[in-house]
Amino acid sequence: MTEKRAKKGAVRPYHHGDLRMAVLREALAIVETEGLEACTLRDVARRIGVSHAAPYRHFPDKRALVTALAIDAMHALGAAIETAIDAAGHDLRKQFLAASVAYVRFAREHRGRYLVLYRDERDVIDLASPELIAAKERSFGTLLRFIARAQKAELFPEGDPMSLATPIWAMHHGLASLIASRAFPEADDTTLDRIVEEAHAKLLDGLSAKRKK
Amino acid sequence: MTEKRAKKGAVRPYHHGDLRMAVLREALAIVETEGLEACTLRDVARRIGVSHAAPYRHFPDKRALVTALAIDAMHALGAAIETAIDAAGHDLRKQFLAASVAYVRFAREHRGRYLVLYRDERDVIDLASPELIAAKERSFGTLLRFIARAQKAELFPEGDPMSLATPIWAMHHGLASLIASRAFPEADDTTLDRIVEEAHAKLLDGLSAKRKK
DNA sequence: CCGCGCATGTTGACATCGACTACTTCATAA
DNA sequence: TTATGAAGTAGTCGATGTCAACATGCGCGG
Repeated sequence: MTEKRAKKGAVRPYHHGDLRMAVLREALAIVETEGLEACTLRDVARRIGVSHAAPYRHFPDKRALVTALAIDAMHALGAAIETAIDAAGHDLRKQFLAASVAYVRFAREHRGRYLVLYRDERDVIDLASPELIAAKERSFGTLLRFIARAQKAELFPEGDPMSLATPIWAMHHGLASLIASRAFPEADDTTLDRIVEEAHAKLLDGLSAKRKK
Repeated sequence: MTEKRAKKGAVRPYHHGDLRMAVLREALAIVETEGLEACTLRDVARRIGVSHAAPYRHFPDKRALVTALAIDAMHALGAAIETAIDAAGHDLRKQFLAASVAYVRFAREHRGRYLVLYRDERDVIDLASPELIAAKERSFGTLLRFIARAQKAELFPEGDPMSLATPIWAMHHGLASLIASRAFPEADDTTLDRIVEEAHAKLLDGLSAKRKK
């Protein structure tokens, strides 16, 4: 009867069973609600109900935990975008817009995780982590594949995909970052979606372009 | 004989003279060389040669110091952009490109300060600081004034300036952020300038546009 | 010219954090 | 059955942000 959690007795067993996952889950919750600064190894351990040193059996140091959070966030962001694209039908323009909205919406709805993604001080996150690099490349691959399709369909011009990927990535990260920075404090979700759509149109057609439609 | 620094004796006087400026200067140096995480009140005090509590006479807490750094950084960034515009002659397109390059170059050459600018966790920086808000609005005003001129000259279409300002701001912050994140690790300064110019062209003419020139 | 008030610095303390070490518990495999 | 090592605990260390109590000396009113 050494269950992870005896229903009645609630006697915590000496071993947690899956402390690694518990730490990740709890840390994620803190990051989402109070931000990365408030996410403390000791507090995570406290909330789970283990000793303050227990997490060290699963993460060599705090950077490793933050890195794991970033990897998870990157996967989640990539998945959100792919889901949005898949749900947008066959029209490339609609797919592109859906991806735009999904990207920024992720940053809005998962502010804490998004901010972790772009924390690149070496003291805080292990930028050299192979898993993190792989996660980033995986998401970047989604963008590159879209660009290839758009070039084939003549939505985008031929040429080095990177010279398209860079402004696309920059614009969306910029938008997400501005919104996460509360640069539009008064805006509700609908307004923010409209802002994204406007910016998306400018990106596609250029600042100089006249209104369409 | 209570000079700030007697040349021979080197007996530090009890009062520093301008500790506030010294703290700001030293903190800035640390932020630029080792990043914000490494910037510790105690270390700043140590380097200046005052006690660890002395800075508290000039900054109520660490947030206030970080906020002051952000205000300074915002002014410096705004000044760099205005200087670049002024030096670019009368051609609006050239002015716009010069501002683009100057923005991103600032982020590259003052990585630490730039990252402080966009640190918007409440535990770290006082986003409500009137001076910070004023500094931001001042720089944003530069952008809005440029947009007004560009609209008058029919470089940009008429309409709500914000729907132009948002993508411009987002694109540049995104570019700067990507570069500061070392997303282009191998690139030298010339390459980075070219990346910015390409992205700038895409922003102006649209992703869909064919090559010009 | 003097003395005193108050801004400025100092010392010492406290709570908290990340990290390490030595010890304990217990699941598993020989 | 047992012993081996992974997982968890307790205690400690140095560093940090912050505060309170105390020291210093600049500059102003007399």
